[in-house]
Amino acid sequence: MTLIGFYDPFMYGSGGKGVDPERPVYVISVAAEIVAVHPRTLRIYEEEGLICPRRTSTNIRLFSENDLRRILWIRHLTQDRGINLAGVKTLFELEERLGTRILERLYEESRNDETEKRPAGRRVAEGARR
Amino acid sequence: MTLIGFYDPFMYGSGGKGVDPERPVYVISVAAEIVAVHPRTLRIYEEEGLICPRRTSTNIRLFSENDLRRILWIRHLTQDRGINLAGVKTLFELEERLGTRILERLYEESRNDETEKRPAGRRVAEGARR
DNA sequence: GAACCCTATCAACGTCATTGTCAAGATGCT
DNA sequence: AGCATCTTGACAATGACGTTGATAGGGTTC
Repeated sequence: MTLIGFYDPFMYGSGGKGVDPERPVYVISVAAEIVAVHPRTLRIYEEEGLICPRRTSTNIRLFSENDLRRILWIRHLTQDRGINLAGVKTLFELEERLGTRILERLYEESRNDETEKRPAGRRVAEGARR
Repeated sequence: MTLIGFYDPFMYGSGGKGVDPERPVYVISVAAEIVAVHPRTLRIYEEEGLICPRRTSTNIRLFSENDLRRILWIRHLTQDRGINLAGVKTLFELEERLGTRILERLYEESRNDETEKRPAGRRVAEGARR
């Protein structure tokens, strides 16, 4: 289930230690499994312009660690905060315009709210699990 | 249809010229008509914590000019940008936290996009008009 | 007393988010 | 070659969301 060849051993230890978080590594099935989301969902995120995974010369998506991080942000904003994709996109744009790490501030807030009161009363679709 | 008494003549010209934008003036039916929204919608906005109109001693909502301005912001973000109420709430919170006029920047952007490309692909409910 | 406000509830209607499938074709690995 | 996975595109099911609308019972304003 892995298309093992995509796991490039040279990725590790080539720079002495660290792994380049921008390096495109994960095929969509792997990425989807890591972030616990359906591959279809990741394709939608890309259609909406929320993520932009690189492609191989043969047009296959490859996700980097930063891509995964971004996906997890999307999941947090949509699932935990009930924000829809248009709102997420706006927040991303805003963060880029301002050059500030807005999102982290939001995350800290929601971490501090351990009293677990609903963020905006209503929630976004978290059904559709079958 | 007006509950005319709520229109306080003393509001005008009491300070020499300007009208206090914070002064609670409009009853919900009037406010709703001004911003072209159903009263039910305004009550929902209040339930969601997006607006906070003052109340008379007898518990009747009174909206100020600033309240109306805020409502128009909500309408812009939801109708033109497709952001849901949770997203709007987050943006408001963020603006308050940062002390910056984020929203105006967004509005300028959308004004500059005269090419009329859809903000996030999909749109929020703009149906339900009957 | 007529017209409006309050809260609360129920509902219709269309859109949104997510998951899922199916098709037909290209790619990667063994 | 053959199998698994990828690609795009379409279609659908499910539940939640946004908005408008109606109704009921009770208070407020004039």
